Amino acid sequence: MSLPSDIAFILDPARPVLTHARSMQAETGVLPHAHPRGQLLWAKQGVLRVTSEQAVWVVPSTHGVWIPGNCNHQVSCETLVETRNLYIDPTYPVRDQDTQVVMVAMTALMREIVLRLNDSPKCSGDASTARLGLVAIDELNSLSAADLSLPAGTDPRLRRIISHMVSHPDTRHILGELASLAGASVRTLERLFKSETGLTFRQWRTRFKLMNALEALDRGESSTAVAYTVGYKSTSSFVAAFKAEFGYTPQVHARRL
Amino acid sequence: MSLPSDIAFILDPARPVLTHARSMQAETGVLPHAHPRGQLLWAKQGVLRVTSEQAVWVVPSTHGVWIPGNCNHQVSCETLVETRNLYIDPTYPVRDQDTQVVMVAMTALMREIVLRLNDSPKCSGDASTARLGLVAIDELNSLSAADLSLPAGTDPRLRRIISHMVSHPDTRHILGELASLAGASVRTLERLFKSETGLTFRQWRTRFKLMNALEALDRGESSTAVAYTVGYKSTSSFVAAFKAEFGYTPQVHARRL
DNA sequence: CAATAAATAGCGATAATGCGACAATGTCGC
DNA sequence: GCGACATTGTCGCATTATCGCTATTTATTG
Repeated sequence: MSLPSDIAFILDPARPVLTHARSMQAETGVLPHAHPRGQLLWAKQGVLRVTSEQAVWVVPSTHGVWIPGNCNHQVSCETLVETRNLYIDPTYPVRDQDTQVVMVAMTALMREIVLRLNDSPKCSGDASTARLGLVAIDELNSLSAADLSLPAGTDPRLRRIISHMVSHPDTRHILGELASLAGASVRTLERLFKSETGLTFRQWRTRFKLMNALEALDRGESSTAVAYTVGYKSTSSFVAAFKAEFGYTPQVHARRL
Repeated sequence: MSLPSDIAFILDPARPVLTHARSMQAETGVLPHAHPRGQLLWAKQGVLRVTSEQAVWVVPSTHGVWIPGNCNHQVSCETLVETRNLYIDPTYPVRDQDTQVVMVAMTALMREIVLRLNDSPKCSGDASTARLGLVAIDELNSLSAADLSLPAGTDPRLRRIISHMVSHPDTRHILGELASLAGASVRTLERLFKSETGLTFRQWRTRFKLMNALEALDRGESSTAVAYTVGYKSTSSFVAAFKAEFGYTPQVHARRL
């Protein structure tokens, strides 16, 4: 864990939208801190764990996290991660409805905008980059809070289990086996999942798998491949679970991209 | 073929950027016409054939076509096609360097912008759509012309063949021989070339040779030498192919440098 | 157009889970 | 030492997601 040494640049008042890209190793992170600028935190690669005062989320690359200005937050990496951030000047009206940290679903447009802004030379004060920044703010405002978030909890036993699952996404995890790993009984873990994340273990596991599935589908993998890489033993059960959650089948989703 | 019945809406002077989406059957098309607005013609799905007064292009979804205002053009569909167009008010400074129809390489950002603009309700005069329109114009201006593009495709079999051709540029490649290399039938490869690159195998091969030829000519080689180094067995057939593609002979091109 | 592969849907069997009830143990204040 | 309260584990039973399989539909290939 490290304190961010580069908070300073966030304060540049001349530019409404700033970017920051960084590559982070697994298990590393940034200690709790806050800054006046609002921040869109996103990893184009890897899985983040974001902790606010209210909640903790596990965040794959299909999603991002909006951190309003002056909101305390902490970030750590479940895996090797490539972050691409946006920092918005507080004088701009961004997501006024959100007073707290919130997980959002990234759109394809938002992804491309963030990538482009991060690729533009830092000091580029040119007009077209500025216009793109304005659109970034528009899009940021229209991002909807994630309908499929993955709350993480703080209990050490729970964290051990979740980090184990994140690092073995292709396995079929059984609560009984995880219990010995966590040093707690199955019943206690059931209670922990419910109280800390609001979800039962099964719900949590299903969401976890389906979020991984969304990522793989975005990359263009087949339903069969996805089913196995996210830990189902048969394609049909994956398709069934997917449809039960979203209302449409995996390939219908893929075609929408 | 049909005359576009909906040119009228293109004339709306109130909006700098208009959109038009349409689904077209294979073998259908639009008769030659022109309009004051500049147009970015793009198919998110399928292969277009665009004819201007200067040239004809085959356009897969990786590319688009910029049609300056009042330029005569004609469109037909090689396959089932989903077009997503942008029409830009002529008072905006868009690609002033282009006086003629030009094929451009789409960027991921441009794709998403066009899709978003097309999805926005037609009559949405809201500010954020307007800002996105401005960015569309910026991005449009920065798209690079690709008049002799060599789209590569993503299919692994296709890639194997292309990489083989690239590493043996001086050979006369026969599809039948390449087929065994790729592990697919000749018919499948024909389909792959068409669907992934928008070109038939022969078109692709010719372009490939001619691009190599341009490079060699730039180095000052003679027509005879170039003909052999890019895989033609006679100078005359090379000169003929070159003239068919560009409209002038190799040495005329060389003298222009 | 026929053959093949991939995606989806259906279904019975079953192991895994959810959860209420209750007992055991730990924590805290006094 | 004792009561109040929270945490944890054990047991039983109802519920269900997933498996393993087959069938059907859809897309791709020769």
